[in-house]
Amino acid sequence: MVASLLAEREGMSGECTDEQRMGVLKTMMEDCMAIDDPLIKLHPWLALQPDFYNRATQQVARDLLGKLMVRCVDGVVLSGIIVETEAYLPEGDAASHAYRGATQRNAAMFEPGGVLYVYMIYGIHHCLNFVTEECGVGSAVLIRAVEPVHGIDQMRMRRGVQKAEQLCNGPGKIAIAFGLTTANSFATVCGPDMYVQPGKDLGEADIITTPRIGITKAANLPLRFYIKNSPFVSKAKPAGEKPEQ
DNA sequence: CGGCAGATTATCT
DNA sequence: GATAATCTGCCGC
Repeated sequence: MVASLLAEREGMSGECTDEQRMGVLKTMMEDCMAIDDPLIKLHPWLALQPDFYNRATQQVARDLLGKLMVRCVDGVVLSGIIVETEAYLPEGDAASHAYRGATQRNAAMFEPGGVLYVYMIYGIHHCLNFVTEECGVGSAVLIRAVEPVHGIDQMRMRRGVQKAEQLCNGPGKIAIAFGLTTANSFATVCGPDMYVQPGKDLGEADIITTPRIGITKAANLPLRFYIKNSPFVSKAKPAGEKPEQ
């Protein structure tokens, strides 16, 4: 029984050690417990609507923390609590793709709030953004890290790593785990197949603000937000910054 | 654990 | 031709 269950898990067919079996059983139990958590039941009728995204980008980035991001694809539900975001502002933000106006690449950023903007970076990775503010403005929130909740096994297969903390702790990893590419740009985040719903309630004390990561222009603006003490945030941090206290 | 090289392509100079 | 909102593996301590 256990052996056949294990055989269905990737990389666990054939002979494996008792320690490996216990590890897989442990992650399966953790998955079941996570889905039973009343805080993270699926409530698609509570999906955040465009008016949530049609606000100041920093505020949207901050308010997205603790929310549950849900994607339904190929009959599978993938979801996770958003634990780290970055704001890319419409004005005076040289790091934003929209800084020099609309191009073919960044066109989705000028859509109304509540639309997806997915772009390719370094030729190999994709990054997921939610467009913010009014149509034509050109701003978005980058989703940098997620705490996996539903479809964790599916994410393990897509990512090729086992530890839950490493499935979605970075923008490129999220795109792989959730199966998102540039083909998903212009889609809505307010529909049944892709939406964000209420999750954990957070206070100001739960949120850390720092400069953004991986950029060279406007690198000092405090526009990165993450949940304090979350083991699921991307490990990278701006040069010279200490971990949160 | 920290640092660094390499992968690989759309976009703009 | 240079650059980029990144990830992984390999190296040395």
